[in-house]
Amino acid sequence: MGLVSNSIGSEKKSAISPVDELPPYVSRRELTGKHTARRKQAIDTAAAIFARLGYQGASTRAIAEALGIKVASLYFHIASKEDALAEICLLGMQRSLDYLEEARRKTTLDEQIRHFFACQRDDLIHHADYVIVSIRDRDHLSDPAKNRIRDLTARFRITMDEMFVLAEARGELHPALTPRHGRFIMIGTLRGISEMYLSGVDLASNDIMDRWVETLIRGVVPENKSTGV
Amino acid sequence: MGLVSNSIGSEKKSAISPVDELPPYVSRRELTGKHTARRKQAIDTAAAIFARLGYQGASTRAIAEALGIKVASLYFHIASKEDALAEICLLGMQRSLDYLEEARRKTTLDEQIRHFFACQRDDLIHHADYVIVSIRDRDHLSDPAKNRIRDLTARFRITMDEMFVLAEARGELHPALTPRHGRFIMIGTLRGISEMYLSGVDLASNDIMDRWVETLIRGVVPENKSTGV
DNA sequence: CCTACCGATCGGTAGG
DNA sequence: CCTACCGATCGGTAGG
Repeated sequence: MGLVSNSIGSEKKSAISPVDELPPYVSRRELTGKHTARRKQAIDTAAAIFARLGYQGASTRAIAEALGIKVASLYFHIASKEDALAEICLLGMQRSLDYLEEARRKTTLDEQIRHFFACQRDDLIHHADYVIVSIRDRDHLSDPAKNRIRDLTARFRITMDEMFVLAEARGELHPALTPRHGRFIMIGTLRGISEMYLSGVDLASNDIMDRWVETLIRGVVPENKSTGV
Repeated sequence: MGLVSNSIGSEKKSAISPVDELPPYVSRRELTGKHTARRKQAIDTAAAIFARLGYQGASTRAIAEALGIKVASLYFHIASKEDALAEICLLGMQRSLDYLEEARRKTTLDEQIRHFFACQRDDLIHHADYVIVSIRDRDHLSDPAKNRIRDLTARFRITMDEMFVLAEARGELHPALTPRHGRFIMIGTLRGISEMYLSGVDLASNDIMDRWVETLIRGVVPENKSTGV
């Protein structure tokens, strides 16, 4: 589970991109919020450090060092440590919402569940740092950022409820469950899977996640309504 | 979800227990490890603060303040912040292991699963702080403490594998699953449920957890082998 | 992008 | 159980 995937930090002296190397100490901040490539690199690095040490355990010094710069320079790219966290969480949650809206276009509940978790597995593998941080450190967000996150989770909740309501109408939801139960169990399973990945279980090289998802489908979809796999 | 349940901190001046009030500044430490009632109170309070702010976000000052004493005095009862964490995690994990060993004495897999999660739900409700901290802050333990935890999780794993192996022999494990799959899915579901509780879902006053567990059983136990509920 | 610095807070200890 | 204190580190800024 290689953190800080591509070794940043050594390219300080190499002239990979001669542009924006040593920008002649320009006015000052203001443009902090802009999405330059270097800023993206800073956020990526912050995500990697947060994922490994936790938001509170990660120092801005450690992030700067991983980037090969000093703290003061880091603050040219991010407005604050908390600001970096907010961006990481928003990106992580946005992706989950995208996957869900994609999955909803499938025609049966079991296919929808399979598709959603397949996307999430790939996401865990390719953007593990973002997923981990947005789950584990969400509650360290500032209040304004928390509100923006709340918007996303509300949309996520609504989309998933709609999916389960339609499935129920098609007779594809087990009679013991309401759509709300379905949503709780599905989000909870996603959390369980993410936590398992976080604790070091490699989901890429075994079939645990597939079997888990099929087990979930057996519990959620009445037998005669499941299309099998 | 009342943290720091019974208001400590005000009894500093009241002479509830005249013993050990202002112990004539005895030799010094050494007995730090002893299990006095006041020590238990200190660990309980630490668990509450850790649960609310996270291990790294919780200061020893905050713990001391909640106890109504100064930091220096706190260190009379605990050897270090990390030491308090270790004790909290060990107590939390030990209980899970006890529940599992109790559940294993049931005769069918679905009853075993039901019993285990019923115990865990009560545990979440009555010892939420310990459960939360031992899940969320486990990785901040010192190496020696980590090893002691590893012993417990190893025994937990073995016990659960044994339970699933016997269930498989009785034909009570779904043919798509190995005992190892069963263990992963069950521990993962426990984590998902705990995370859900942690994020504010009140498991005591609704049926979400029951329905979730029944959904798990439908996915894990072949239909003709389930005793229903 | 840097040097140099800020006040605040951290975990922990001396010594009584 | 306290007062008084320690060195280290924190997030962040001034100013170029």
